[in-house]
Amino acid sequence: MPELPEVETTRRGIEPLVSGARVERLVVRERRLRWPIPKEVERELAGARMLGVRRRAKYLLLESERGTAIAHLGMSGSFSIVNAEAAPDAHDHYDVVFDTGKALRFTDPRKFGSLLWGGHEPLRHKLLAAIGPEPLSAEFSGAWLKERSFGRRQAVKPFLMMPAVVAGVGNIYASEALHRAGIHPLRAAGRIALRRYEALARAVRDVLGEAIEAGGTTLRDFADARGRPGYFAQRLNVYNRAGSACQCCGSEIRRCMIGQRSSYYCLRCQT
DNA sequence: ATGCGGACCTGTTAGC
DNA sequence: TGCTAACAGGTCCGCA
Repeated sequence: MPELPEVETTRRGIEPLVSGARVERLVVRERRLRWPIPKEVERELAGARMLGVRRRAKYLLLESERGTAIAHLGMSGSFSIVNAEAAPDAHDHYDVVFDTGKALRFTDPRKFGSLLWGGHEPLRHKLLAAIGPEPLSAEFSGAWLKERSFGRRQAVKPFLMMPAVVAGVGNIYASEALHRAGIHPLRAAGRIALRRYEALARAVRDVLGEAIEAGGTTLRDFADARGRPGYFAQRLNVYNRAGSACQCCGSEIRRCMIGQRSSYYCLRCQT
């Protein structure tokens, strides 16, 4: 479900609730997410004051005075703000209950999400340590992509979706950025000129920035912390649009599978 | 080192 | 209408 813009939208939604609140307790109903939720998270968060919510790649960092909990939404996860006493549904796996009477509730039918303890240096956590630059930071550039792609035969689309290459680019925005940059998703990553990578870096930054402004993309069920959908779906140029006409040239948008992921592109615009 | 497929899990939809 | 298969926004891990 969520890529970087959806995670950022979630972060912005939950930050006002979380920031400055004191945790009463963490209620875990289903410990077995992608990894079992460590007992440490309950122990450390209970009674702690929350400092804020940050984001790194698609991870949400729930910072408390005692350390940071690292949350990931997986494919189908979402956070919502509820009254602490509201009855949970089948897939509501944990609540962070605050002394304000509100709770941060995590819902995730597929259980690919996770909640881990990152201590006082969460960015050193194994899952975060090797992640590449944030796409909206100055560190991320065409030169960086060119450097990382040297000698690679892998198709550029899965290359662009590797966390070590750039943080937070998932299946939707990889297709969208490649279309904007005019690059065919199957082109070998190591055979793309610097100029074209510069266009791609710009496209990634632009499309993610615009999607954040629109509150993310809701294809079926993404909702922010208040239950509102994102409005970027209507501005997607290729994703989920196989068979329709390309907005740029009018030719038919194609779909193919690359590494078991649906990929969308325009034969005419992307080479 | 690179790159691929499998794994995790449930829900929805397309097709017969 | 009902069953089945395919597919879904992620990404880590093990293996070749």
